[in-house]
Amino acid sequence: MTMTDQQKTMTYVPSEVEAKWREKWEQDELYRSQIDRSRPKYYALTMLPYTSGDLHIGHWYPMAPSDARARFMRMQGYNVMFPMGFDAFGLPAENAAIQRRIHPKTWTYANIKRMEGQMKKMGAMFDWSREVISCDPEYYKWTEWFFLKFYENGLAYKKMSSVDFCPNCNTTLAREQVVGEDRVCERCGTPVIKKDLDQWFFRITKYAEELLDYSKIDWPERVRFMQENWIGRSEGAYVTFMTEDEDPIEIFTTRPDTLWGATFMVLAPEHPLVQKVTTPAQQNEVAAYIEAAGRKSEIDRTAEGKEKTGVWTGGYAINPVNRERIPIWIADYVLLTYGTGAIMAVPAHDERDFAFARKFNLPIIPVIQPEGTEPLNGDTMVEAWSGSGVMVNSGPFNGTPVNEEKGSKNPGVKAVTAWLEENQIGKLGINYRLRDWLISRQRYWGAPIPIIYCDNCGAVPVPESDLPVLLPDDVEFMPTGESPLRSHPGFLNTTCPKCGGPAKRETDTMDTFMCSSWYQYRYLSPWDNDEAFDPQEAAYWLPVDTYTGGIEHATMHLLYTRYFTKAMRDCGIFDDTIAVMRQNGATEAEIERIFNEPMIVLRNQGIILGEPRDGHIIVASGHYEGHKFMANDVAVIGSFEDAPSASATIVVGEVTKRSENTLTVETPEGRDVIVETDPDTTFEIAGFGAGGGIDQIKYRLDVEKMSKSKGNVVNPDQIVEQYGADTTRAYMMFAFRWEKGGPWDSQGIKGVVRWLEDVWNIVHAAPSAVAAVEDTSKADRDLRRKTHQAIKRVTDDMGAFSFNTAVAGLMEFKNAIQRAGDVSAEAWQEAVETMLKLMAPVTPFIAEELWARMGQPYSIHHQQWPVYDPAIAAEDEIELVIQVNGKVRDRIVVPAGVTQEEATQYTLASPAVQKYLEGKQPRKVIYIADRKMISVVV
RNA sequence: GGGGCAGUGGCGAAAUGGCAAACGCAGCAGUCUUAAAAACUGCGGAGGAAACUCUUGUGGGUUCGACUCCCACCUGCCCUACCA
Repeated sequence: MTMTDQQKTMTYVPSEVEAKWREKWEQDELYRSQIDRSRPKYYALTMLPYTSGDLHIGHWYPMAPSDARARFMRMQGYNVMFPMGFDAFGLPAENAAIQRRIHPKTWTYANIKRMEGQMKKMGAMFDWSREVISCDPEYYKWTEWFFLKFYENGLAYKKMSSVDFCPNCNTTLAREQVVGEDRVCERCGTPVIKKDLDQWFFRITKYAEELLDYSKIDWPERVRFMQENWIGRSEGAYVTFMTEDEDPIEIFTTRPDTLWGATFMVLAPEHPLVQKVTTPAQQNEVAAYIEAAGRKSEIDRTAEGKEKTGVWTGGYAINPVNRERIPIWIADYVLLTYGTGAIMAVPAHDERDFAFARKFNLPIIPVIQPEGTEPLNGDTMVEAWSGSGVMVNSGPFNGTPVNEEKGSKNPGVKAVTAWLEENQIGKLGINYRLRDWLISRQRYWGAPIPIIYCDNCGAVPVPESDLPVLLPDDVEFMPTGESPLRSHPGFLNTTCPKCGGPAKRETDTMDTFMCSSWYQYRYLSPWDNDEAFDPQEAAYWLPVDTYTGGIEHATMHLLYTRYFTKAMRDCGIFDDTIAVMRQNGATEAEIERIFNEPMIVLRNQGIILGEPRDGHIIVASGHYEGHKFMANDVAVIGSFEDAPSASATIVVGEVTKRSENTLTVETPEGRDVIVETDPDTTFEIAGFGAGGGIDQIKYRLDVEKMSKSKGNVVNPDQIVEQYGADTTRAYMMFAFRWEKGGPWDSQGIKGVVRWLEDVWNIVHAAPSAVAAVEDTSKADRDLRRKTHQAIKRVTDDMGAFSFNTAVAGLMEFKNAIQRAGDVSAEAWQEAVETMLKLMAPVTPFIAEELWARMGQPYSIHHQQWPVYDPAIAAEDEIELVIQVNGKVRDRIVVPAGVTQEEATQYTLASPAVQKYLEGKQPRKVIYIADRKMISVVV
């Protein structure tokens, strides 16, 4: 071996180490996960990515730490399954097809290939034999099959309704895919419009109550709150009012205790009874209002600032509790989609009704009297009273107290509801804000809805044996954005499975959230063409033990997948799995765990934001043409101190934006100037000489989400090339609180680089570092103590998803080994071996390499996780912190395990304590052994 | 309007009611070098010559002791919103 070769092996070259082990692990199928009933299983899952093309560092952020934790569980003795796949249907593929004339399939599979390559570099223990791709016919066959099962069980239905439509994506959207105050499309940001369309829905509302039960899962409170908020349960009563023509109008109210104060009713303009109650005299006005309301977009409505509008129908209803005759109005503040689309209006106790009543001069009758104030007066009130009090003007209920609680916890609500039921006027009722899940999409690139329309038989499901309904490849993408399925005769025309007559296929495809609602089950047996998943695999692996991913899907994917699992249960889809579990002797509790909730533990990571930086400060000379400045010369300077003063021919400022030939410059006074350059403009940029151009000018970056258009995307390929995958993984875990995320810092990664270099050097330096002195027992004990303290710390932190402190613990342990002094070979060996094992989940490549270099048997990833021994970790002397009146006044070193009496003696002997005692006797001494702390109270 | 989360050095952060700032980044000083980078060593919240004092968004409270628990407020972020 030449000197240079030897030097080379002594230097840490991540790319060499990583390529070598990546290949070997793949060859040895190190990460194949197979059923092994002798070991406890662990199903770790992280959200599958959409096939957007390039992985950015944001994809690594959930995956790499999740992988480290999966590896950690594996070393702890679990049989771990950690699969990966692709959410491959969706609009961007179709848009690419339209814009670039590439088939969505070509685009998608090319992206998958690139992303697989990137993911393999990460060193994750993904079991690629279980990979799923949702646009594979082998996959979407089963997506279609689930639709059929749900249809058979009454969980899928078609309904004409007013739905949200994105004019840019050319498709309908589920309600949760419409976001923000201005109601824009979740994907593209275009304001949605309303369309009346015949669409397919999944009956998620059937599960509203069950979805509110989180008792069997350990999910972040934040997700729970968001879902609860979204489901929007409210308890109250349904009450039936009669029109003068004896037509019932059912209303929902959370305040039945205010029924006696109902002075009018309001129907949504689209309410079916509006025509009937409208009198001929009011006909024109009502028709005009309905027409105007229908024309108004959601944005217009909000833009009007909640100013109440409405018209009287001319009709009356009878208040069932007091036989009062009250007018019926229509107004768009009552929504057809919530409750029953009709309300009783109690202006005295509801803000909205109050505003409406004042505007249209309707009577206001108080029926709740707040305690300790003047009696409310409907004519002089300035706002509705929604607080507590005592019922008045309420017939038999006068004097009943009303508090601020909701539903049956409120004595007034409870009493009136019971009375309504007794008298058959109304009934206890629960209303949800949750709507059924709209799954129809007017797009090509999605799983077809397996329904055939026949003139004789109506909507007929495609027989299971005919699945999958395949997407035709030979399609033409219109620039209009209309789905090509509508004009594809081969796809469209078919025969009715029932009567054999000519029939047409459904051309809508399914929401891609449908594909991702059940992918965790397909991972169980993606090779299985006879069933959605293999019951043998399911019986062993289910449920998902930990799920990691972003919180942005709280009310979408994470709600849908919970619904899906419950619906699957009720369709009997887990029956075979349950039978297998029974055969294998599973307990009923274990069996129940698999089908009520898909994922037991959920943890969300934060978002990695772009790295901020200042823009170049430049001096441009030239001349103004209008508001633009035409530059002859642009010079980058160090700071404003070196700048000449601005004039008609000179602009000074920081560059905030850059385009092909213009710079936006912010002057020290905060004014923006557009500086235009041309090919003759000269640039003076330090380090670029005469070759500099506008591309070398740096513009300011604020802390923002990474996006291509902002130019602040961190490419993991570059980071890996520069530092290696291990360093990148460790940095992702170390730099932020995982659940919080934060702006990328390209400097900070150096700390991880130094750490791994130190580790590398420790292993290679081992022989010479060992004992030159006779007695190493003290140093040995110290090092062994540190070793076991590190085991505890890293184990606890990895278990708790506290990745940053786990890595900090590893770094601290490395520092301890470096400072260990003269120790025995045994103690050194134990420390270094332990360190590598503890590092293996975080930095799998370097750990494997150094493990091999230490002469240990392949593979470190098959090793048992080190076991913590509290006896070895215990200190033998401690530094006792002494407080006097809660302030630290002294620290003394005492033997570990001193009694309170001894500690008190040492403490009172301390000169510092003497000083603060001022000769007085302590009133009280508190000794906390665990905390190495003693507190003297004077 | 309703609900939730967060606020700690220049920066990322750490701290079962018990030594605030572990572990890092940046910085400063030194060693090495012709020099720089790298590496190594040391310093490292603020004030003060020092003893010491002050410091976890602000103000109160509970406690021997509060970043941590309770109340009010300020700021930022997220969800939701004529939801009856």
